[in-house]
Amino acid sequence: MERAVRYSRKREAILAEIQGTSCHPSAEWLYQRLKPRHPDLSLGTVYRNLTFFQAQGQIKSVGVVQGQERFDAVVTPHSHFVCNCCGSVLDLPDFQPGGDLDRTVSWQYGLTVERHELTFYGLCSSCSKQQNNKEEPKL
Amino acid sequence: MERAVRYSRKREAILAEIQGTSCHPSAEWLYQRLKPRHPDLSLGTVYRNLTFFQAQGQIKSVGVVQGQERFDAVVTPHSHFVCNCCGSVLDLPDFQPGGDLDRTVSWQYGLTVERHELTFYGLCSSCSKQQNNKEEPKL
DNA sequence: ATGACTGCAAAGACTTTGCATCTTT
DNA sequence: AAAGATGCAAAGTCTTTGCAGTCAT
Repeated sequence: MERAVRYSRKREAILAEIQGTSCHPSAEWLYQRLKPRHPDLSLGTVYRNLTFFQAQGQIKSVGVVQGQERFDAVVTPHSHFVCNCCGSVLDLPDFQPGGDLDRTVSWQYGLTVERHELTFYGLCSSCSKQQNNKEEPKL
Repeated sequence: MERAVRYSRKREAILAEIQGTSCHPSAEWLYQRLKPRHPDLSLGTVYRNLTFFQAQGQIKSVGVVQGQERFDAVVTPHSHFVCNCCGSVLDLPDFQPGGDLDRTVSWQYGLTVERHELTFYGLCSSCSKQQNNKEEPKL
């Protein structure tokens, strides 16, 4: 039997928060952001709903940046840029490798390719400017 | 003053182990693999040397797969495939996106791009065959 | 002898989970 | 009332780190 899904005010708020930002938030970021308006929110609930939204295909993971998993409500294919210094994640909508790349790789290597991720790493413009300052970028 | 680097039997063994496998090992994998021949090896030493090798440019991180960071001794640009089921990581030497992609992105977005990663996700051939069995792939 | 490297264990950071309670239907 | 969703806190996993002892130079 299929498990029923019920409405929840917090679930709705969490999803809205992800969809309303372009910062590719982490669980902790969402928790801090929602806490003021949902004082009894728990971090566990954020994690549980992130897992839920992924299973539903409403969000996807962008990967782990500086120890924290980051999420994206834009589920259409696009590339990302990750700043090695401040950890910010940006969308790069124009840099999808062309064509049926997944299919080609599947065929050539005998794999079942479902998707791919193209991610650029470096310094964002803000960190580039301050580069001669204190902080060394994490490798 | 530049910090001196000294020889260490264990460091040598750890690097050799990474270079001698194509499995893109994790710290734990290396530890388990080296333990028999280095019974007093400590996991902390593995982690410290992985950080050291990265700083030296002798290895690079392939990213976090199923909660564990994975490393690669092949530091020339190439793509990877990650199995969502068993977590294995494969090299795909033939699928580097063409040309000066990093430079183009740098220029177009005003970022300092250092490198990029192209990673495919799906099921490896082994897991594809057993797909109708017990285990569901982790999303 | 100096200082780099290590083992060990504790601590840290992030995430998951068990259980009682609250909510939705 | 039934069962999903949550809060809370404990536990789990992976990684980092402090310190005393060891080893390379």
